[in-house]
Amino acid sequence: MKRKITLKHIARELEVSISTVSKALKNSEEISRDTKEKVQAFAKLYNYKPNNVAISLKNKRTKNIGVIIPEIVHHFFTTVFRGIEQYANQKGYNVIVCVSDESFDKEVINMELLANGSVDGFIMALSAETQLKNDYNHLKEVTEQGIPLVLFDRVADEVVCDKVLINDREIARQAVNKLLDQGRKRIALVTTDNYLNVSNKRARGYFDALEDRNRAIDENLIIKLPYTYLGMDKVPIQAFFEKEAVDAAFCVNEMFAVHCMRVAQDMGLKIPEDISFIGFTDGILSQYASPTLTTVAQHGQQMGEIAAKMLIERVEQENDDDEEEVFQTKVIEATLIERDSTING
Amino acid sequence: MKRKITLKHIARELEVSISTVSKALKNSEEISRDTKEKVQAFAKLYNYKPNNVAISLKNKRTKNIGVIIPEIVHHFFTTVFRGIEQYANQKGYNVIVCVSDESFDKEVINMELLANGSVDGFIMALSAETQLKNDYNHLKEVTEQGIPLVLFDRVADEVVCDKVLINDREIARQAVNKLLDQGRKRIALVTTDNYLNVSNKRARGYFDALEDRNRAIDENLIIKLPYTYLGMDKVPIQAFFEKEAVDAAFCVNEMFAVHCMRVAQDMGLKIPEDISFIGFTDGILSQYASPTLTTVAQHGQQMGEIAAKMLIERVEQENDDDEEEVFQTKVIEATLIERDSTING
DNA sequence: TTGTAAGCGTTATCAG
DNA sequence: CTGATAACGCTTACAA
Repeated sequence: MKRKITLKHIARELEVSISTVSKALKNSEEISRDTKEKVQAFAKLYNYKPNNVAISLKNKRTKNIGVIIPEIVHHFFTTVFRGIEQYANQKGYNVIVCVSDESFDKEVINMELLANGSVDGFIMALSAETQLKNDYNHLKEVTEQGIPLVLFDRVADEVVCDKVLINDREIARQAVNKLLDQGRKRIALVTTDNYLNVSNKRARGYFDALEDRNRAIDENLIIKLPYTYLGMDKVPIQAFFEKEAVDAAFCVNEMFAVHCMRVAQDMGLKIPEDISFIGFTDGILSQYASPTLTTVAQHGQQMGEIAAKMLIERVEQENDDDEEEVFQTKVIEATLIERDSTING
Repeated sequence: MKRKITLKHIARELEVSISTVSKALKNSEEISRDTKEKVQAFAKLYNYKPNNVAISLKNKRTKNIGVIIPEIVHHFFTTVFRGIEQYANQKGYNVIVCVSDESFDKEVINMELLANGSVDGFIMALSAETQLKNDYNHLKEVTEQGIPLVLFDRVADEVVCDKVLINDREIARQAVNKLLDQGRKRIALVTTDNYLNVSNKRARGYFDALEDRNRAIDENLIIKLPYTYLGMDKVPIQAFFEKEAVDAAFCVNEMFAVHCMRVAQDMGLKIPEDISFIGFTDGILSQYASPTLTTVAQHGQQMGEIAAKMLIERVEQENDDDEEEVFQTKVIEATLIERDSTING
């Protein structure tokens, strides 16, 4: 087992000083060709690589970025993660991921852990519980320490930092308008139980679209499903569809949409003729569902890239301390992908 | 902006030595009650937290584990990651994730980067390209340096380290046997283009099952699809189903299975009456497909937990250097989850 | 009870 | 051209 070699070992072996070795490896002009060659040869032979931890300590830069997300077995978040990871890697950064599991406490703990020098900055989407509690002190503490933070998707106005979003409300409005254009009269809103920030925005877009046409909002057309999708009971949805004579449904995520499509099919309804569906999150489900689902693509990867770019720029800009910082909020345009669950045109 | 505070600051402020502060914060018996209280109060007030990097350097332990996986937007891998992350977190470790993107080079680069002191050990699944090249020098270098490594799912016999697997071959055999029990005569094997290690094992299980009954293996019943699922052409599959009069299909992943089911349905075949399907990977697709897909659950989360446990135990065991190490391979029993794409019973 | 000093591995400054 | 020294932040013998 050839243990990791350090500058000290090389210096001892070659009978030169540590600083000479350090400089020689950096090809410094100060060092003679002879010594440099000798040192470099030795270093290569023993596969010397500088210790990242020591360098981090010296530079007060870890080249790590911390990503805290509510859930990892989740198409949208992994997609964003992919964007972050790719961009960060290419810039020489590594990514430490923590999963908050939608829990406020875990979010706080993870954040504090990483804030103690392990990362140069954070990219995160707030947990549901955090949004519910409306408590952002852990974020404030971090930013006050001068650690850059970028929030994406699940953000909070109360937190002063860079943000990356999609135009949830506007795209929802467009989606619902599309349904209205096609002559749908009884458009259901299928949303989550306790309003998440994003579901909320999507719901607003739904209202906007109705208002655009001076349509009254019918509370009976709104159904709230538990956020935990699995083993969802079909009965209440079926009852809802029947009672309200629903002819289209706008769903705040793809699970809900696919599940509802199934219910509709079981009822003997034809999609999209009798009832149309639009979902959110362009994941595999949307692509493989039958019929394929018309859905809103959130461009997660792009979102991740932008978040990483914003963060790394912050991290690398010499933080001239008291200079007043200006934070940005970037809005990415979502795209409606039309498939077979709506009438094309 | 209240910058991060260090022992030195506290010491200066309280006019004691750094070591006194250090000890006081650790509640050392050596220090007087008075001093301890004073120091602890001050530390709490200014929210002192020891710098992880400095501690890592001192202890030669980072409390980070490196996870390298081929792909992150992937149900199985995220599931494993979840297990790793949960176990690791609970043991006070953080997880650095790198995505190899199925590329040998990226795998090597990422590994070398992290091996320079950033992590205490690795958990990984080999990239497709690595398995194809059969080049495992990067892994060997790491283990030779005494850095623990645990491989999961996509492993290689050539690498000497701990491993976590599922019984791919055996469960595949069972699955195919199930189809045979139901009287299926023309069972297709739907597999990947260039054999991945795991696809290979699953294919062997398929062969085993046929041999169990002294059935000849019909090469015409094997179809290889490109590993990149999207936009897959339906025509060749349809032609295959027709020409070979397939009455059941064993697919090495859920995408293939769902896609093939769609093709069969478009052909007017009834599932499971006319043709049955079994897939691998129990993801959302399997659950939401219609009909729901009978599939092999790989218990990714459990796999991740076990991998993390094995790794952390290695990391924490005092590595009495030359003591011969014995490596383990844990095999997790996969489970066949019966749904509507096969006949129940 | 408190403080000094060495060390973890590296880099940068300055002296020789 | 080379080397000693200090520093990054912390811990821990060992001295005082």
